[in-house]
Amino acid sequence: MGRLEIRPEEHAALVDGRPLSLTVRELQLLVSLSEHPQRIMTREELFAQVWGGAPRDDDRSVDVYVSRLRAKLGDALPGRRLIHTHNGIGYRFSPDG
Amino acid sequence: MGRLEIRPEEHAALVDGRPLSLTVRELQLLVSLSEHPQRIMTREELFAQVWGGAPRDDDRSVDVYVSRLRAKLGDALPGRRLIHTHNGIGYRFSPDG
DNA sequence: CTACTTGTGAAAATCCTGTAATCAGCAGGG
DNA sequence: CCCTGCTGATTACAGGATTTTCACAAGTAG
Repeated sequence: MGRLEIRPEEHAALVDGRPLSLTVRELQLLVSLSEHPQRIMTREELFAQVWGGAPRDDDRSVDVYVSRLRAKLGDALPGRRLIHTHNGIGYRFSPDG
Repeated sequence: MGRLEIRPEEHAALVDGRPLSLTVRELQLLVSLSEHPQRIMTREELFAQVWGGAPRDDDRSVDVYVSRLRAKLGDALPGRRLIHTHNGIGYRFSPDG
């Protein structure tokens, strides 16, 4: 998967062998996204997998953690956009930019 | 259906496995068209399926979204014309150019 | 106490939508 | 030919909706 490795069992995500310092939630979200590459996942799906249950109507947790994840991934892999927004639906993980 | 796959349940349209970034309306329109391949669909039919109800007399929403859809499909599949105009009637979706 | 994480609220930025306006092509009449 | 009227194609735009980002309070652990 290029320069990014995700090892859920080891609670780690590596870029060029160097571990990213992700929080538990951030890692859970990254794992959930990366388990379904190129597939558009709704907020509801992501919330269910990371937080469990259904989000409140106005819950923005997924968005906030996507933003935090992007910031850290962006630092480690400048110029690559791995998480794409699909307006009105959710997010999609794409291993190749 | 060649290189184009449409998966309404997943909110996605794929070209060679890569999702197009369509808006909700654009995807709805593409789904409506592709559900009746080779059949000429009137503006009224398309409007009813995508927007619901009947269009105003001078409504051009369908035309505008067909144009936007063509632009994005044209980027992803250069040289192919999937949506054909039938003057005075409506539009027709043809999976093979 | 300090450092860090988490979820929430809200402002800022961005994108989508529908309408109107403009542009282009074509056929018919003069 | 040239004009005119008709149809569709494309662009522009304003309002609204959605997403992104920041700040903060509360919680946890060392």
